Amino acid sequence: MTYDVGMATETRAPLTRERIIEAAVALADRNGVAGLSMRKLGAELGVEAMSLYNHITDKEDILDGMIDQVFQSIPLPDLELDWRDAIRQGGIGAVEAFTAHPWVLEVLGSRGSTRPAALAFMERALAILSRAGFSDADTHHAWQLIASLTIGYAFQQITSPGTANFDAATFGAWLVREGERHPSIVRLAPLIVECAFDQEYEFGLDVIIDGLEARLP
Amino acid sequence: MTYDVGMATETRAPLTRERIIEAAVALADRNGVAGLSMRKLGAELGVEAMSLYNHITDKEDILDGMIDQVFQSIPLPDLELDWRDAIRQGGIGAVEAFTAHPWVLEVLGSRGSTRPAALAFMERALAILSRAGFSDADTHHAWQLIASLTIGYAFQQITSPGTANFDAATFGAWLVREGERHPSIVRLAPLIVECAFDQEYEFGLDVIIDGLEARLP
DNA sequence: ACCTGAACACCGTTCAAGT
DNA sequence: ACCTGAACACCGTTCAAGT
Repeated sequence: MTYDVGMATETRAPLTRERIIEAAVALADRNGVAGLSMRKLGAELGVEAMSLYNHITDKEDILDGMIDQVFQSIPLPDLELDWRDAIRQGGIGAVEAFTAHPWVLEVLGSRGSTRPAALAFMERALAILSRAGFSDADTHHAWQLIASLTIGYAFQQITSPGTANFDAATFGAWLVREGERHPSIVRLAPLIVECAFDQEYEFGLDVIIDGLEARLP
Repeated sequence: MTYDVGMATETRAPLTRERIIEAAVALADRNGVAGLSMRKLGAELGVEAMSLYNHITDKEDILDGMIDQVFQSIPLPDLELDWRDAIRQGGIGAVEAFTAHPWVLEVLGSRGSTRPAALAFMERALAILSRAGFSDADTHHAWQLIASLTIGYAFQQITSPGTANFDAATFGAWLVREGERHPSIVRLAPLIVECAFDQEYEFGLDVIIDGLEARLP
């Protein structure tokens, strides 16, 4: 949709809402949302912070756009697929998007999203469940359950050992001081540290899918 | 643990780490974490912002303390209970704490917690599952599953319609514009808006507990 | 030992002024 | 129409100075 004359576009492409949001996502991926400021974002785009306000209304507007872009990046599962496969595909795509952009749940937690991409994703999930034969009430239960599981696993993953959000020093000190009184954590520590979240998610999703299937008429 | 002479303690009790964190929780409950600043927190305690640094090291230190206080407020389920009841009790307590302090997941999402109360809660959950007869590997799977579900439901609840995080105006405008193309959302809207999250959580938890039980030796 | 005022390097945002 | 510099009201944090 953008014209590209094929030269020198990297030095000064025209500023647009889209370019601003793309740059904001890239900056947040690198530095976290806490490191995303209007001034830094401007610098990233070769412009003063104040110029951004010609294309967006607010920093909040940027955050909403960033969330929407992440949801847009999740492939919508095919309606023709078996519902179990479709749900698995959608869920795995969502977890991938949420963990690829570890700031997104943090931002979502303080704003939610009523933007088009998030709602389109929800629409697809509800449609898949309805077509599978669930009643409206059960479709709603199933959506809440699957969405919660998906958000929860992604949340666990972005704060797990090995990520920037995990404070290994504090945990190590605690382990030395309190290990004796917390034998289960000590015993399971290797499993916790080497947790393969993708497999955990699929394990959990299968438990849920089996449980839901039993409710189909 | 604190002496109380029974008079005038409300005007100028001695500043302590504990009092600072309590005031910070109260302030965040009222205004969200975004509205929690060192200057406002000082004012709340009748003191300049800089005085706080005599008792805490950082704003981050305060945030860690706040998270820990929320986890401390969750009753640890009794080890002697049937494991299903114990898990239900712990999970429901966690959801209550996370929704009573809607900022806590937001903060947790950017920091995790390796503090005593969160770890003590995890220890109890692992111990309950181990005593129920799960192998170490299954105890770990079950923990990840239950913790994810719990965090996810609380997350959904704090961003649901009717909360401060839900942008009803944007949603309404979208509905008018896009409703036609999103029939499932339109049809299920009443269920979504009037969602009873407590019941949803217990529904989901039961699906999971049943699924896990089938794996017991 | 604890509190404070002034200061520093940052924020988001407005607005008049430039082109 | 878009960009900018200066300014405003905020941030977290440091540090020398007070008691």
